[in-house]
Amino acid sequence: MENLDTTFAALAHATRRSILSRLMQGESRLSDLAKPFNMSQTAVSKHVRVLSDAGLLTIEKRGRTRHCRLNAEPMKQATDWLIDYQAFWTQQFDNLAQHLADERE
Amino acid sequence: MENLDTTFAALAHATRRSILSRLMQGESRLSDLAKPFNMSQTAVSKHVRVLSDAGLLTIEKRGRTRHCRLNAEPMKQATDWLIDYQAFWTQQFDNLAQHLADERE
DNA sequence: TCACCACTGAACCAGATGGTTGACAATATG
DNA sequence: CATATTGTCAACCATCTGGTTCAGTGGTGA
Repeated sequence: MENLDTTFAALAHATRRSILSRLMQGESRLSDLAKPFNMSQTAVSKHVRVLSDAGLLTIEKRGRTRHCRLNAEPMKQATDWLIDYQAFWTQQFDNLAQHLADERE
Repeated sequence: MENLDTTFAALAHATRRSILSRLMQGESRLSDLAKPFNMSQTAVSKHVRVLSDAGLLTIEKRGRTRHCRLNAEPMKQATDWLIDYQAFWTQQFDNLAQHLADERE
């Protein structure tokens, strides 16, 4: 789908974020991806499906294995959306700085 | 809560993102927030609750009205997480550039 | 005081989510 | 061929989500 809803929803789960950061180090087979997690491979497969639907990774069928590769592009759109708020999360520091500056006078 | 799960989950809904961008223009009463949306005020109230639980806005009770104020700070953590992938979403352009460079030779 | 306004809470509902198990399909490998 | 590996699919389950309606609470203003 690759809209903001599905991107953010895909990122809203520690297991899936963990899968993505794993894929930063290079592509991985689905079975290898599943190993670190204390859940069935079917469950991991479902998470991978969610990430795939969100366009955050691509799956390549190779023999009997599936190879997953990171596709971070949708994250850019999510980041772009968030960046608009940058002024607001720095604001409180600015306010604090202003407050301290005022106090010194 | 203010962890990444709840932050991303809160952002994974167009109505809630819309509420947040509305609050960029300044604080707003809950009833005013609800007006643009084609749903009951109770529904909007629930969305505001989700945002409040995620720490993305604060609610101040003032007489019989509730006034919502943006608190973008949790977004910073979300952005920080996403920024790590910046190299990967530019990568495809780099690859393309490399491909074009290779072709010219 | 009385009526309205702003909002909350509870109950309900349909559908999504995150997990399980078990059966199956397809691809190696001995 | 026989068997193990890799993964999907279907069914099931509990819980969460996003919406509704209705009743109630408490503040405002005529």
